[in-house]
Amino acid sequence: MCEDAVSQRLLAWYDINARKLAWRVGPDAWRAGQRADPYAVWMSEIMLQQTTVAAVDKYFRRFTTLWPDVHALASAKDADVMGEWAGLGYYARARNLLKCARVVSGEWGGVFPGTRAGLQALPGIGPYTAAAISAIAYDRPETVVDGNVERVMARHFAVQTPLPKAKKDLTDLAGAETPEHRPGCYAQAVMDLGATICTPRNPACGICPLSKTCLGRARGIAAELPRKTPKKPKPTRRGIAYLARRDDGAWLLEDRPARGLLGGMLGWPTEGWDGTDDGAPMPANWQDVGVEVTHTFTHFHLRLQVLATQVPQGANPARGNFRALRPADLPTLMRKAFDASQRYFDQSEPDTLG
DNA sequence: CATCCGTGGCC
DNA sequence: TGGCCAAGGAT
Repeated sequence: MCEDAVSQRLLAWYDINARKLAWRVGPDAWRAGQRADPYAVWMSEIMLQQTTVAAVDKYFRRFTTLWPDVHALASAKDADVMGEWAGLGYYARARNLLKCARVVSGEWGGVFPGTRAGLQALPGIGPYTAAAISAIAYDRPETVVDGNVERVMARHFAVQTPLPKAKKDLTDLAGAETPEHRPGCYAQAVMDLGATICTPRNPACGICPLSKTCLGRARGIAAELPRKTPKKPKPTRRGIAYLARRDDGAWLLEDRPARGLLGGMLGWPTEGWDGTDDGAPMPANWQDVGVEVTHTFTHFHLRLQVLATQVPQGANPARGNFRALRPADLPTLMRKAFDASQRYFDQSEPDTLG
C-alpha cells in the first residue's frame, strides 16, 4: 500500500477531524487501546439508517440510559421501546431492534457475532450494518458501503452510471480502498468525509484530503455525482383522524397493526389514507378542529382532516380504547393531529363551560 | 429489481 | 414551497 493511498490520506484526516459522537471511540482513544462496545455500535448503526447524526444523538443517549446493555433491552416491554422510538421514523427498525436484542441475549449469551455473515442473519441488520459493526466494533477489514461511500467513490473515480445501477461498481471500488489496518477507523473516516466535506450539495473540495486525485473534481463534475435515476412523483392521499377525549381526561387510542405504515405504534383512529376505511370509531358529536394536518411520508403526501369530540364516561367505542396519553409516545403524524386539536379541546374544557 | 417504510433540515 | 437528502432493510 503506497503512502499516498486514499485510505492513508483519509485516516490522517480523520485522526485530526473526527467528529465527537456519543457512540464513537475517537482516534486518540482507539490508539490508546480502547475499543467500542458492540452494543453501542449496533444501537447507533440501526438508528443511523437513513437518519442524520443530529436526529439520532438524543435517542441514542436515551436508549442507552434506559437500557445499558443488550440483556436490559431484551427484557423491555414492546410498548416502552416503541414509545421511546416515536418521532425517529422507520418504525420497523424499532420492532427489529427488540427482536435482535432478544436473539442476541437469548441465543448468543449477550455477545454480538463478529462476522459479517453472523451479523447479517440478525433482524434489522443488512449488508451495510453488518459490515459496519464487524469493522467498527471488531476491527475486521469489511467494506462499508452507505450513501456517503457511494458519493465519495462516484466522485473520486468519476463514475457516471446512475444509482442504483452503479451500486456494484461503487462497492467494488470501495472494497479496493479498504485497508487491512484500522478498517473500523477507515469506515468512519469515509462516512465523516461524506457527511462534512464531500456533501451532496456544495462539496468543500478546497479542503478535501482526496482532492488531488479526485477525477470528478478534475473534470468539474464532482457536485453532479452520483447521478441518480429520477424518482416517481408522490401522490397525495387524504384521510380523517378522530380524536375523542373522555370527561376524565382519557383519550381514545388504538395500537396500530404490527406491519405497514407506522406499524406497531400508538395512534388515533383514522380512516381513508392507510388502506383502512372503517369510519368513525363511535357515534359522537364530531367537530372539525379547523386545521388540516399535512405530512409527507416516503412515498406520498397526506392531508388529514382532524375531527374531535368530548364524550362522557361510559362511552363505548367500536375500536380503540380510552387510556392515558403521553404525547411523546406518538409518531409525528399523530402528534401533529393532537396539536391541531388543542384549540378545540382548550375551548371545551369542562371548567370553562360552567 | 421495485416497492414500502418517517422525519427534519436544507436551499 | 417543494423536492432532495441522510450511517438501509424487508419483502
